[in-house]
Amino acid sequence: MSDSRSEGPTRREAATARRREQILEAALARFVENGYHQTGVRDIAERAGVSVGNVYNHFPSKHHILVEVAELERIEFDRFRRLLAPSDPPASETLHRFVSEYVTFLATPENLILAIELTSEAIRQPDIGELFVANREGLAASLTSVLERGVETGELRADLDASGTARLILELVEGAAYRSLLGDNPVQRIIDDVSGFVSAALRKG
Amino acid sequence: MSDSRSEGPTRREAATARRREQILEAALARFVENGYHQTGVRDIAERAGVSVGNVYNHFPSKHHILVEVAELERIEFDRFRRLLAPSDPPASETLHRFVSEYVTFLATPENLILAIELTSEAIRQPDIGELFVANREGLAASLTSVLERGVETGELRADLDASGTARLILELVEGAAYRSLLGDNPVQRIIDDVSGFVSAALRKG
DNA sequence: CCATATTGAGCGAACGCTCGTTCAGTGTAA
DNA sequence: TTACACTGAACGAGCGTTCGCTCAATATGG
Repeated sequence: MSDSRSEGPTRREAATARRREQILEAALARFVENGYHQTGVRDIAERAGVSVGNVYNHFPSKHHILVEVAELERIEFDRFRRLLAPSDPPASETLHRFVSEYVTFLATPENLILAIELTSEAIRQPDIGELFVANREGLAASLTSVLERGVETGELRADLDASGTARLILELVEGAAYRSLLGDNPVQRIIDDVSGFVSAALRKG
Repeated sequence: MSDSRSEGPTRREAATARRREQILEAALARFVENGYHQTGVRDIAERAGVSVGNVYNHFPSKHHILVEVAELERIEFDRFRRLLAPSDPPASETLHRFVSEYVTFLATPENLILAIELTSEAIRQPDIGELFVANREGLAASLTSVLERGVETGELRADLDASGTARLILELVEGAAYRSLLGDNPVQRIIDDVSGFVSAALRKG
């Protein structure tokens, strides 16, 4: 009764949207648990508490589910972009905080495993690849402006290639996080290693 | 007639070994082309010019084929370990040569794709994971001694954590190479970026 | 040195399953 | 009454693996 007129979603539409999200979350969980190719649509349906057929009422194909899962990652990435947004503290401090947060994020197995799963799918599925690259580029762009700011204030090496360096830092963090998963190194050590390496590479000298 | 006595492999054994290698090479090619899970045993057999059944005369399972493919990678890695073996030139020069060669190797799509495929399988298949870690550790160890040598001769920062730094360098190279695949950046630029970043991080100051 | 027995590489149909996807039918909110 | 979320059986294709079989290369006994 309340909001059926004009805008607001009806009870039914709300329920539908909730179902969709349930399925998406179930898919995410299964992809992390068993990998994309090892996960069947039946697994997703079961985990979501829904029939196989109904999955196809909400998504046109298994592939599209993966695409939407990949889009979920972008939302996570926006958090890190906000962390890198223009602000007062010196660049090196912002940088350290970012490295710390990003490593911590990727050191959580489910986040890292999803990233690797997407990395691997991105090679052969163009739309996943594009999403993946776009995400990375956005993050790299934010990081680049932090570095540029650091160069301007004279805090960092003047001859720094901000854009290239930003990408290298991302790769450093991601690689280090992967190592922490397979070799289960403590997260704090990874953070310190990476931070130390990065600040050594960026300092004036 | 020649060597049937005592040791040497008979004609038959030689042919068998050759077939085995054919199948292995076919599998490698298919895994790179289409990915491990998207490749069927029939695809491997077809590419090798052999029947499905015969594949199972040479390998107990598809999984074991992957394991042997992963072992092939170690042979490649040995090449880089030799490059890092104790020698005369200054550490920074050895380092630069290594970075250059390793990036070039990984910038070849088939090498990188195989590495990613294995990375992704290593998460859920323990034996692949162990092989993978062992390979990386070996390379990291060789790189570590180069760095240690550089510290001893006073060429590199004295407070360097050689072991941790070695691993970071490897991750940097691998990450950068992956970026070159998805964004097709020129190899030489990647080499220069990485080399510059690394030498900045390691130099005294 | 020949005749014969043994081996195991090689084949491809077939097995039991799981896959992604479809669809006729049902119940319920609008 | 209409629209549609929802179900689950069914489909055809493909999966990894096994099977009974053939046949050339090898080992063995005379």
